[in-house]
Amino acid sequence: MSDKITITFPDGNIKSVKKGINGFEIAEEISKSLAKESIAIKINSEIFDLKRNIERDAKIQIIKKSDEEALDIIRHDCAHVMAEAVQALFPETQVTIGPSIENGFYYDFARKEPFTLSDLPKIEKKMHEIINKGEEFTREVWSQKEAKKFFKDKGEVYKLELIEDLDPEEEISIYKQGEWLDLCRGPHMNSTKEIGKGFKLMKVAGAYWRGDSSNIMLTRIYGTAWRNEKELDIHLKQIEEAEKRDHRKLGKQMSLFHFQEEAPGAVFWHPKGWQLFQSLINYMRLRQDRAGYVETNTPDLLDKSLWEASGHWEKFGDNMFTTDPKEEKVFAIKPMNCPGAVEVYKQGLKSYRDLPLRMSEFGKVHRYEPSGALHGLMRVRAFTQDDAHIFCTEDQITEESKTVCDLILSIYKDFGFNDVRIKFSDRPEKRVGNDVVWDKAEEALRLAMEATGLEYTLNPGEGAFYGPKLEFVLRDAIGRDWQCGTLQVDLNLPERLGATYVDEDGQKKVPVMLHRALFGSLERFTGILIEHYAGHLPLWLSPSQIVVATITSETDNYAFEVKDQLIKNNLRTEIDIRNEKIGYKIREHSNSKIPIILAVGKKESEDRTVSIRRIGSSDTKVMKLEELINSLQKESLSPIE
RNA sequence: GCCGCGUUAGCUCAUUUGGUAGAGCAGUUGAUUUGUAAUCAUCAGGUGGUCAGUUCGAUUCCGACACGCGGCACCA
Repeated sequence: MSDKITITFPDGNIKSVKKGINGFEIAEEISKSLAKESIAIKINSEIFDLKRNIERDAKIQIIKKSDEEALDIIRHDCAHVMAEAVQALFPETQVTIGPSIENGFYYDFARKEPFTLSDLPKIEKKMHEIINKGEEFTREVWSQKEAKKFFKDKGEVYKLELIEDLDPEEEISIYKQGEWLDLCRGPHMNSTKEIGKGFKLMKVAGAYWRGDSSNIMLTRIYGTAWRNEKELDIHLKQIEEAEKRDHRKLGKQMSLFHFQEEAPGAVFWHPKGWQLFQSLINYMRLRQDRAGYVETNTPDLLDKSLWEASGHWEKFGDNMFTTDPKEEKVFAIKPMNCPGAVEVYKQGLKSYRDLPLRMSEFGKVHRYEPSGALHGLMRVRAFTQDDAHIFCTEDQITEESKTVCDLILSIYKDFGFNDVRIKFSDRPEKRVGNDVVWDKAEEALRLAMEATGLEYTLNPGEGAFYGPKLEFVLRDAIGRDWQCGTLQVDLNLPERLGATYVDEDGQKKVPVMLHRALFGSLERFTGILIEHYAGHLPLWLSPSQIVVATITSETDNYAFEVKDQLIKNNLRTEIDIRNEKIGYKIREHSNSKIPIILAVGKKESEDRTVSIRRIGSSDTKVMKLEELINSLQKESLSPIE
């Protein structure tokens, strides 16, 4: 047997090297500087420590600190160092798991007293000490027996539980740094020193052991980690910038809406916020009209028995608002529009010729969301869905689904969302209907997705209780994902609620129902839009489009004339004739994100012009009033008009 | 719902060992008629989230509740 192996570099170069060579040796043979820069090695598309021996022919790639893959390793290293620091400072703490995540890492600890924010500086300081010591990361392979004994003796019951859940054949990989060690798959860098100073502990939070709310709650510490301090600073600045566009903050500044404790999770829309809300509805109504929908409206209160029939009561009864039984009847405030839609459908006999029947509803629904889930406009207890239910035959599912997907993406594009993530959620554990029906529904939706050619990720077990669904996910300013649009294939509720149609052969059959929402929650979509545009809404959505600001009171009359002309031309216009300097007015209206400020002074009033200043720019342009109105006609309409 | 933190004037925020709170902006009134991101002065503004407790005395300490914030869990 030869003691040589062949390694292939990313550029296709091939080299014969001694068997058992490691990444560090390979890098050193290439250059000293590469050896210094390298932190891990990719062997046949899996990443390992530099010290890992290569025993057979392989494609390899040296991972440098500057490579994208490096961040994950740095972050994971950081998690280990944090855990060491925590146990050094608080020896009674048990460790559990600590992965790298987007932008950083966390580690979950078990301790009687949860950590608080004030513990973080101490932990951070200790981390710096550990990093400066330059403890070497070394990997060891233990038997399960050995590992179990070790963690048991140490009183690490959570680690023990993790090992016990492993395949009994699997060997245990242990990473040591100095005296401290952790159960871990790796990979890690050579030494803690390589982490450097580009990290920061960010927040503490509670987190359930193994993500299960029936388990004990651990303390999670989140950190962010980067290649160096400069990158860290950039990230922290980005967070700061993102916080400025938080819709809760802008909503207040722009006086769009508010919340108060008498109505937790329910929006008080102010005039300007409501204007924006209505603009969205008007736009959506037009889009749906053109897509062949008919609009309906159904009651907010429906007898509990209807919710029992639909299956909602069993699954979500605890999360529904109900009325006091004044008579024998108990009513529930609708948490969804679908039963109402089915009742409308059921009026009169439906023929296969009526299908597909696309019935939309801007329905306001109420759900008793857990208090901890509430979040500005994004997660509320009362919200408006741009809902629709498409009643169709099984043969029509694919075509209708594809059309809905196209409609959603086309609509998102109108708002500048080009990067939309789609999740495909299949049958959940708790569901109605038999598996034959579920197979059919999932297959139909899969076919529809294939027809669209869109990319999606699988979200196993996360479907609705009555059918599989697609979720269209948008991301907010601070990196949180929110489901907006959805499409659900439902082969269960129509039957449960007794919907039928007469088919070609004269037989009564049960239609398929597609539930779909495009914005999803109007409230949530409004929040996302505010953040997406950082408050600088496009003209057609802006509640106040124009402010006419006078320079002196001499031109008040002309200013009123200008305003009246603009309003006549359907431009939402306000006037500011206060006794203030023009600079003051500009500042104030800029801060409240008015898209267009028209300054009018003596010159303008004499020439019948306006001086135009648009938000986001300090340029001004003088124009005839008529010219301005013409130039704004298109921009002030929604993209579909 | 769970863990941690927070709640002081309309808004943004001060007030270190417990001795009934202060600023800027906004508001009022007055002066100023102003050319593209803050004119000056004046007055007013608060049962310090709510309720209990300790204390001679609580914004400050303890507790409960409400709401919010960051996560977790949940999300038809």
